[in-house]
Amino acid sequence: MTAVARTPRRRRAQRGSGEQLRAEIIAAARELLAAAGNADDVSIRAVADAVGVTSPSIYLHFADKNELLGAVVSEVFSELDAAMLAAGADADGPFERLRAFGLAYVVFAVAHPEQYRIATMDPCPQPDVDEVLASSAFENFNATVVECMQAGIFADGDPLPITLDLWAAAHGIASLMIAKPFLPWGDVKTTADRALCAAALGHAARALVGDGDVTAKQLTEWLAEQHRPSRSRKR
Amino acid sequence: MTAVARTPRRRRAQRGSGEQLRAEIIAAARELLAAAGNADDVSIRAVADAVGVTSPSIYLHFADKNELLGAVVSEVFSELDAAMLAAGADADGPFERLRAFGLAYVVFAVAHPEQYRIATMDPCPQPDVDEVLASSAFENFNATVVECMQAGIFADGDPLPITLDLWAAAHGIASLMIAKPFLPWGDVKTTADRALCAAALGHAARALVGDGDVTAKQLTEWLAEQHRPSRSRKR
DNA sequence: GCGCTAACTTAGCGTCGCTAAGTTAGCGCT
DNA sequence: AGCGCTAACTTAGCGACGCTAAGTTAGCGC
Repeated sequence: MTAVARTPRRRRAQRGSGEQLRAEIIAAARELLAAAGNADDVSIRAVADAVGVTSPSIYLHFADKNELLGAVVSEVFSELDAAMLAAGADADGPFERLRAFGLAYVVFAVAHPEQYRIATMDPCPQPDVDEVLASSAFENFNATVVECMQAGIFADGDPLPITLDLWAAAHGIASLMIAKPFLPWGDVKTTADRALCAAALGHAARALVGDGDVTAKQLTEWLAEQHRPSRSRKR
Repeated sequence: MTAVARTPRRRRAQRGSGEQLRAEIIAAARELLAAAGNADDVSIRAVADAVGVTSPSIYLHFADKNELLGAVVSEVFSELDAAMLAAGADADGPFERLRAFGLAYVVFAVAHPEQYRIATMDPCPQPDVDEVLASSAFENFNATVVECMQAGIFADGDPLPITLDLWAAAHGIASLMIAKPFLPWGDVKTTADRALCAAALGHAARALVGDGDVTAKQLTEWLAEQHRPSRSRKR
């Protein structure tokens, strides 16, 4: 069926350069995964065939299929950091940069749906996938959250909860868009921006409601307060 | 290894009651999935053994493994609606109910991690899973968003984007908590509530910033405005 | 030219999802 | 009473999978 043109049989690598095969395997697996759009449909045998080698040779470089997929996915996601930084480069202030980062994150995820699924939704992803996610998404978000705190946009305190929350907001939108594409999402960027803005604005507004822990009642009362006509709403 | 005590061999069902086996299969699969915590580790053969029947008998009631898993998951998630309604029953107003719904959603998801993974993160879940999600999570959220609009908490308009966003916020937290449990989430309820509040408050605050489409600049300016000391911050 | 070992291959085990082709047993009908 | 019909299964097995043990080949160093 999937009559992938079997590569004619690879020449044995030179004596010192066994690592070369590793790179070829990852490249082939990456292509097959992108084509199949489903990790289960990428078999070790098919990857081996594509490289022009027999399947046990894969195991000279990867402990198991998960490790191979992990390597593929973390290679793909190594580009996420650059994409986020580029998107946030000319942002006007930390709040805007937060939005730009989030937007870039969602756009990247939607552009690599199956890879994103593996990276964030699989039961047993490889540690290096988590590392690459942490060093791109998490660190970029976190640094900017800190800046927002310094700028007084967020209340001072531990940036971690806000960072995790913003990441979760971006992830939630990206993840649902990928898994449930039939829902009426509308334009990806518009929807993502709305959600991310709401999350960020929510944290910012929280700082206005009260210091420290804010109870549910306080939030509701603050909202009611804001809606009294005595207050000037727009400048 | 997984020497599951093979059920001694089920008695053939009575002539008219072939549907009985279907229920037994779902029940067995549900147990095995809960025990394994991983859909791949639940084999059709194991389910058949647990029921006391041979594996082809499964296919008399389910087209394939996906359909069986779909039936299991939608059975589990049929309880989500009740859980959400119960949590929101004695909420003080629509905004509080929104929080209660979201919290119940996240708690339910975290309590059934693998089932939630299948329902929301698998590449090809069954349509009935989506139906049960839509009729519990989506409809409950949406109805309450409409109430919030009527109460003036959210700006009037199409509730759909806000509903989707709140669902995404809840999903993002639940999903990341399940997939990356090693992150410093802290208490599930506290974290979920913070994220959900931020999302809801964000949408509510957006109504304060301006009508209709709000630009990034307006948001930033509004935030700056709010921080001017001339304004009384707390009541 | 010969040993050593890196870089592979051959052969195959056990398991999986799934199917084609049976077999068994109870109800309805004469 | 017995017989056909078909619902409710089973037996046997195909092709593909992940993965492994035990080979084989080829180039570098001496």
